[in-house]
Amino acid sequence: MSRRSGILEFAVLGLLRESPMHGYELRKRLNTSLGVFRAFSYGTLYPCLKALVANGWLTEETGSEPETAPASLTGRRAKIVYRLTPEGKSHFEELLAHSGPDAWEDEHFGVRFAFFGQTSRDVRMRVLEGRRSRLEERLEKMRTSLARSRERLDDYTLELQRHGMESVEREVRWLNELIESERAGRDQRAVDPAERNQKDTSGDTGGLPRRRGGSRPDSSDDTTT
Amino acid sequence: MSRRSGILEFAVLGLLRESPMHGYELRKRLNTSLGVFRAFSYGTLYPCLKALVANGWLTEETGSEPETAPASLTGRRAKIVYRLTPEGKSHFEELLAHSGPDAWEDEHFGVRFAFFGQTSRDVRMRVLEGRRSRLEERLEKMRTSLARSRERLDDYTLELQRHGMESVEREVRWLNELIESERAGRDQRAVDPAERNQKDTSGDTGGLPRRRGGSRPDSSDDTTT
DNA sequence: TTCGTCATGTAATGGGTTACATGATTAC
DNA sequence: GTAATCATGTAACCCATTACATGACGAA
Repeated sequence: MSRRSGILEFAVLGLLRESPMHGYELRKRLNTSLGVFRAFSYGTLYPCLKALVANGWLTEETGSEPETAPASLTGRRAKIVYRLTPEGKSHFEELLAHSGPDAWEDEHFGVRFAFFGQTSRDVRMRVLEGRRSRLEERLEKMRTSLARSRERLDDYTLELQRHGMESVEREVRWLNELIESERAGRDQRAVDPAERNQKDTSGDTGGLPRRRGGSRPDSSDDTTT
Repeated sequence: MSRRSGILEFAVLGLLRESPMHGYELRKRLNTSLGVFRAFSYGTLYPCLKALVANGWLTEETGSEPETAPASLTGRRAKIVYRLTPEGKSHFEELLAHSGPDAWEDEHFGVRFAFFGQTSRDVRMRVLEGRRSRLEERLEKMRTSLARSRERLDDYTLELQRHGMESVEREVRWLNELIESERAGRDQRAVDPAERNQKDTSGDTGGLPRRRGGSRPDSSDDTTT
């Protein structure tokens, strides 16, 4: 059961592959590490976790001593730590390899990209190129529709259109760079992130431009939610 | 009745203010002129139109001769042309002036911007500045969360983050330009778009950079590498 | 002791899509 | 004459949010 919407499921499995976590933390990770794009609420996340457990892809581990507490007195609402099962792991790997045409859509693409470190180069290439051609289609549509109605539109609408197109063009250029450096880099197979910390960080992860430094990270303050 | 989701309602009223239209055409306009962002389906649009009629903001006009056709024989499924009523018009103007804090959110902002030609400069300023500060907040959050987890993340996630931030920074710069030129331009009151075609097109619409030139990537700035 | 954050959950609701059903008009 | 596109609509479903309910833990 549960055609539980791919994207969240995918992201959860991917994050849990790195290390076990409880729901609350998971959600924060979704909204930061990946979450430039999407902010999921508890009302979405918790039911999804239950479903994944029901599918055998996760196990729940309550942090409290095993059944010592009567659960009725001072019930000690335990942290529930979710851990990926082997089935879950292989299911995630299937999803990773799949790369169907949904994978080039806006939100999907972002999440896919976030887990690129765990994919093989040919999958990365397929996703990047798929995304690029999707954007090029979109660009084409924008261009023609703009050409058809240029006279009819006021300056603001025109400026909006122009800015929109420019953004898409930028993303295409970005993809070009990425594709280029994937092509140049040596093939790098999927890496199990659970073992990543032990290994050296110096290794090439596949051929990223390694530009680093776009905007200053100032290490000072913390966020108020 | 009908807390019919603001954004579509707003866009429909705005488009119909320019000229009466039937649903099908309306939808196309939504997905081109405004629709760089959102693609609404008929399943959304038609019920919405009905609701707007029920509210007295639109009238339906079936194109066929007034009741001459029996409607049973060759029923001639007529085009239904929707026209803004005076009540609808004033309701739209209320919405335009309102500019609550929803107006700076991603999709909302785009639609608001598309109708800037029909607003006064101070409303435009409020929306632009609201949008900008919303983006700056977001940027701040991204920066700190990135700073907190930079070491933990692999190169792809990092690159994704970087690209995301760069996009937001770009939009902020765009807004800065717009705000600047609004400030410089003379005040321009709302223009009834129904009368726009008769008037001269040469007039300043409020102070846009008037850059025009489709999708030229401007040669000046590039990444702040 | 109260406030903020951590932590888990559910029921009601909302906003939208998909798939379907129907038929007219135009272009080839 | 048939395919594509124009044109209008509905019902079933889906995904996710909101608001609510509960409660522990740490710091002021």
